[in-house]
Amino acid sequence: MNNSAQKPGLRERKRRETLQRITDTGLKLFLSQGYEETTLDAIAEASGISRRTFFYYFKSKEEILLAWQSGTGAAIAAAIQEQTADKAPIDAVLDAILSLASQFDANELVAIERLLRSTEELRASKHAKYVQQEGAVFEALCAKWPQARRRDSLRLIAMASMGALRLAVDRWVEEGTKRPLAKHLRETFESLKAELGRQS
Amino acid sequence: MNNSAQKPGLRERKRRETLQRITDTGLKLFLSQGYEETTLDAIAEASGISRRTFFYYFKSKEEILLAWQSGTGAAIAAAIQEQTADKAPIDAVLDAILSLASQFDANELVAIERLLRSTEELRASKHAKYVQQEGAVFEALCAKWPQARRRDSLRLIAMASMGALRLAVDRWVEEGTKRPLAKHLRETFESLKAELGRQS
DNA sequence: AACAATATTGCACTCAGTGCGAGTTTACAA
DNA sequence: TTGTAAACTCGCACTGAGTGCAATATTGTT
Repeated sequence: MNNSAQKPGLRERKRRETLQRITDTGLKLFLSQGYEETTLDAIAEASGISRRTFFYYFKSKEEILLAWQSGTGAAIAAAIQEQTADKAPIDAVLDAILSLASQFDANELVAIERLLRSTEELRASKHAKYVQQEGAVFEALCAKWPQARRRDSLRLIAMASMGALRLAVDRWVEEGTKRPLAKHLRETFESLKAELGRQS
Repeated sequence: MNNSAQKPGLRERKRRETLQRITDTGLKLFLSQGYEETTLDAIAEASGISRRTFFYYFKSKEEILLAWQSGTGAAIAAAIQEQTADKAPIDAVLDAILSLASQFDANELVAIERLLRSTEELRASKHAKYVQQEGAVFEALCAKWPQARRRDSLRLIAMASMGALRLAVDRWVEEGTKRPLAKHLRETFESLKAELGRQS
């Protein structure tokens, strides 16, 4: 019954607002007090909802942070689809990532990235996220190059690409985000391509 | 009285025994009841220790499982050091892994591997472990080939190797461990090398 | 207005993990 | 042998994440 075409819907609007309010205040509190030091009670209260309601929107505390980059895997996959098919897969991935990179707020991203390094639990979640994205990239590549003689090739490219992405973000954050992320991405992918085209 | 050369030590022996008893009974309970369904109280009681003492040996529940492959990162690094320097880095990593693979009990390994897939938390920890191992491999490679013109090359090899390891283990487990892990490792590394030597 | 679906909340509960402190066992040396 | 420091064990009380349940409120539909 509900046409997903056009319907702002009061309910849906409220939902998005609440969702946004939780992630906003959650991030703010994490940044000011630290992740583990911030309780769900504090987040719920600051968000104007009950503790119980929080779990209606998120299924865990760490999801607040992961939500910021929630659609990333699918977004990269979609961006890959939009790339022209004449370029090499590895370039398609890079260009797809670059096309998304501009949409993110750098300060926000680096803040989240730093939080994700603050505890073992969050670090682990971050890496799991990369693996999930690797899977999404791999499928997107398979969809775009279905005739690829060896899917292993695309699997490798997906792995290496996500590795490069991880490396680029790491360096970007460690360097204090002086140079733009896009620069790091280009550099890292450049040397990746150089190594890929070399005989070991 | 005690020779300073070798000291079994009653204390140290007890410690190892207790450690082993906890991991053994923990694994057994996880396998029979599931990871989340097994409480620390149950593990402690079955291990003949108090709940509080458990936390003297492990700092979290998941550490019981991670302990089984605790030294893996360092072990791979050490095995890389022992490889002859005439082979390519990627082959050194493969051979290092192969030299270790035989030391593990296949049934035990696959059981643990399956448990590590059973919950999101454990999956994340597993991936974090791979990243940690990647770092260890990278450092080992840097130590063995210090003159490498580009460290990026070794970084890539470390990333790709661990990716191949992950892939090989995945397929091995998914195939129901019919063929030996070494076979999968060789195959996966083989196609990895083939792709590395190809112009994208 | 009636009715269904979705959203909000409180309460009580389980369980992982920590801080503290007291008691026990082992190592080691006077 | 005895004393003692260090390592180990344990109980207790506590915090905080996450869940099940069931009651109430809000929104969408007819």
